Amino acid sequence: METKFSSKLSDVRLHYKIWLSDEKETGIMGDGKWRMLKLIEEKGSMKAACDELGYTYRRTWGNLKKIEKFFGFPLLEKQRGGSDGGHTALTEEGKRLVRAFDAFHKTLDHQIQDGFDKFLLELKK
Amino acid sequence: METKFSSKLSDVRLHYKIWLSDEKETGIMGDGKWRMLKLIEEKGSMKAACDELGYTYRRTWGNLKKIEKFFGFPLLEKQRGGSDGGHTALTEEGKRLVRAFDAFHKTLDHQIQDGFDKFLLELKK
DNA sequence: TAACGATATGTTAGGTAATGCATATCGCCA
DNA sequence: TGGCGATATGCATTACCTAACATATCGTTA
Repeated sequence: METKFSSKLSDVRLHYKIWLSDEKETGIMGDGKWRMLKLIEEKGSMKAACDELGYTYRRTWGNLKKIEKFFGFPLLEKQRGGSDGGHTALTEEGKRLVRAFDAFHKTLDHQIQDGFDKFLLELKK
Repeated sequence: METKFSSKLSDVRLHYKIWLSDEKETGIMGDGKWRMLKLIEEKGSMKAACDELGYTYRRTWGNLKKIEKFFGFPLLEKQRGGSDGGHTALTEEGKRLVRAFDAFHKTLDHQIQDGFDKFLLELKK
């Protein structure tokens, strides 16, 4: 059936974000840092990852420091100097965190898409 | 099993947000406006709803105007003057939108909680 | 018709976050 | 041993979002 919503909903998009906080509601890690960690793992370089995501190095550096401060142990193994100037890799814990977030997102992506489809259908009927 | 994460995760909380945008990624409506519309429906007053949620009237007024601008038809029926100073109700479309969001959230709340539980388990094992 | 309370809307100040700039350090390699 | 490229970090500036302030308008009721 046609409703007033019908014509408007064709290019409406859904977005979502999940993030972890501590008990004081201070953000620890969300989608942005998750993507950043993933890309650092892939590229082996913080700078390369920043360039690709369009974040400034300065900002990213501060953000990642916050996560490590919360957890109290390093998620990154950073190396300065060398022929390539330096590189950054994930520690075992860093990789574990990224993988857990990956799995979470993978499931959620489907569920949210389903929910969104139903939402649109509901408005159109 | 114990991992480095175990002790840190006891008071980690998960938050999430969903929102709609147009094709230019301009936000249309998210959880904040959804809650506001719900409360306006319940209270019959924009001011009362703002007071309860702790938002300023000014901000809310601007936000709701944006949604209506996008959809191109009113979600609110506003009345100025009268013994009570005025009141605000939802149109049929407003109610429909709120109900669809309600249903979406209800399903999602459970799914996200499930996903989060698995996420924590994954980090601890 | 004066008062009241809610809606309507412009304007401005203030606080937080992102950006940009600057500089220091590090360790391989030519 | 000097240069290069990436990590490390302080600091000033900007940009944006929100709060706060200030009125104006409206229609019923006393």
